[in-house]
Amino acid sequence: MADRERRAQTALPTIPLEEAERFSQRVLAWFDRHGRKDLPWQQPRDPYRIWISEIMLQQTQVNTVIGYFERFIQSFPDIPTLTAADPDKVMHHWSGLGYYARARNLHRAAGEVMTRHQGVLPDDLDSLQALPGIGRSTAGAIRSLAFGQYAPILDGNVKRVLARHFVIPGWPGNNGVQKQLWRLSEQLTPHRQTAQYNQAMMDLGATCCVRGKPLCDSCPLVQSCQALAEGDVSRYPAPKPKKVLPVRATRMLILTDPAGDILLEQRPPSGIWGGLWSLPECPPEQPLKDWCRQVLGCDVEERDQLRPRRHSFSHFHLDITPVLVAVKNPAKGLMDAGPRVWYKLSQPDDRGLAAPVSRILREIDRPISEHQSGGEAP
DNA sequence: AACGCGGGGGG
DNA sequence: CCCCCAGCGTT
Repeated sequence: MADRERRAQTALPTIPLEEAERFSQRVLAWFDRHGRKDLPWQQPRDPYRIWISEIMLQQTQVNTVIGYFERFIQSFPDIPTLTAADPDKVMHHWSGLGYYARARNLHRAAGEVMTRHQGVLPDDLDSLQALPGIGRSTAGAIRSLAFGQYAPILDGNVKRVLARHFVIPGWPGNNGVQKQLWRLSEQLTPHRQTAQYNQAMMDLGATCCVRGKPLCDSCPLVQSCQALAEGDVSRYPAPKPKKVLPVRATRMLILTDPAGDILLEQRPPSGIWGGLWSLPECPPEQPLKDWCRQVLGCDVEERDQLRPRRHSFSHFHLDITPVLVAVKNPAKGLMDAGPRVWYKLSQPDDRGLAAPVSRILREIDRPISEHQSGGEAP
């Protein structure tokens, strides 16, 4: 074998046709007996519903998504309705799901489908991928699941199944590893029954070839799984190389006016909790009164502090100390400096709130005596 | 407390 | 290109 060929083959191994056939047959047979066929977005199967579900499923597991999906479809039953909807209302439906850029992208994409595709979701990979929020794998999922056409996918479940079955070393986030996995997915995905196969691979990864303790006894690929043969399924896929997360601290101000309403401000569209409504934040090292005078232009009186809590992101920990503050003179300029509202706890509206803010507001919407005073510092 | 998830965007 | 970013549920 020539060196060039050897290198190429090492980088991107080719699966013999019969082996690919055997693989997909086993997966499809398993799907007939164990695959999920009555999820809410599979019931009346239309492209819009598949699209919404795939965006929701991007970083979120099936069980969490179901409730959000049903409420979302109820409020926005089709693409024109979603396009016309108030962005704040869309965010409200996403509140709690996380990764809020998905909701903004979805709303934008709906508009693009209206203007560029006459309101009809396209079925080719390039057009799908051109829509915000749809990458290669989601485009493949929509094309196969919604339109029944050939397209490989590579979500976290498929990555895990393939990395184990073909003992692919390295972290799947690494570009070279990802290329190998895509190549495998392309070759193994059958041109007939692609939807069933893709659904089966995701179900297999979610229910059988799970991260923690895989149920190899009930896996349709026991006989051919190379990681199992080598006796170390848990080594694949290799974990992400880890780094130490920095810790940041902030104070969230619960500013109440004489009527007892609470001041909320909308976060900038990008960054943490982008577009969601949150509490004003005063850096811990700043004197609170000075900060409120300078930034909010109002005089305040500090009343009480709530138990500090840690909110963790993938790249840092945020230690939040909520502070109850009374506004003495609700100044005129206060509401003009940015998108702000006085929020009535007694009459919550359709507004996307940052998750820790929801929890804090829920906590103060009860008598002080119920507050947990013990609690360790984070 | 650590981990993993798909896509976008910036260096 | 590669690396960083985002928020939740699960382990």
